[in-house]
Amino acid sequence: MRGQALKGHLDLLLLAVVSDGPKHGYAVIEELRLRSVDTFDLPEGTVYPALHRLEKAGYLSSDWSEVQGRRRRTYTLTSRGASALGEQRQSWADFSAAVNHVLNRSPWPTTS
Amino acid sequence: MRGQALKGHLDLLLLAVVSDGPKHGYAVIEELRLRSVDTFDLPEGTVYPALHRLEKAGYLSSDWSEVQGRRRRTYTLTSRGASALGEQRQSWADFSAAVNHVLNRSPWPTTS
DNA sequence: GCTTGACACCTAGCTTTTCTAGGTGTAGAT
DNA sequence: ATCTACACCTAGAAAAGCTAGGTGTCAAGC
Repeated sequence: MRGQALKGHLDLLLLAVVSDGPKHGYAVIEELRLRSVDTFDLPEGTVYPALHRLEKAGYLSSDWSEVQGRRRRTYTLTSRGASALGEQRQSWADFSAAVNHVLNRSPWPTTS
Repeated sequence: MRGQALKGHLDLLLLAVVSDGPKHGYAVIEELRLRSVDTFDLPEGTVYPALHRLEKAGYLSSDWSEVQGRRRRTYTLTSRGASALGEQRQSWADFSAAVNHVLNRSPWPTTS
């Protein structure tokens, strides 16, 4: 049971999921679990505050609605959020490439 | 530049570098910078405490020596460290695959 | 002689992120 | 009635990494 090492990359994941269409928090958690094949099964206490943080940062906006007696807060990616997502995708690509270089002992860019 | 998102993956990087042969702290920092092509240019305040932590955890052992008037603490991977490295390599593989699945909208393992 | 920069180590405390551990409430099934 | 899934929330703990200092050696340049 392990999945608590997403440190620093949570924002990227959340923005990516919401970028495919507005979603409410609970749905974001489900989608993340589905797409990662259970690797990312995040507690609500992780996701809700993170969504609040992203909204505060201007990357997401939210609207309340009521569906079958349950209130939902649905998040939508803003344009600022879209550009942040682009940057963070690039950061992830750079970061993961660098880790792989370290693990594979090759300090050169993979030209392949 | 920027590359401060190695959160949670620092141990893996340090163990990997030391696994190629005993190294002292300063050399670890240099090696990491070289292999990552400057992506990981870590401050001493990050690396030294992390090495201490890894030694305390039994993953590294250290010996003091003196080279040209300068004292060095040289770290060696222990057998426990070697197995931890193996596990963390696997964790990294799983983690990065999961992130890529989320980013690429495919919840299935990349068979290609 | 003095200063600067690379080498080589260290720690205290700040900040941020993530998780734990609770809480509220609705709807539907047993 | 109770349980599970749905759907939201927050306070506080824990941990990681960074900032910003500190000590000391050696070699080069002024």
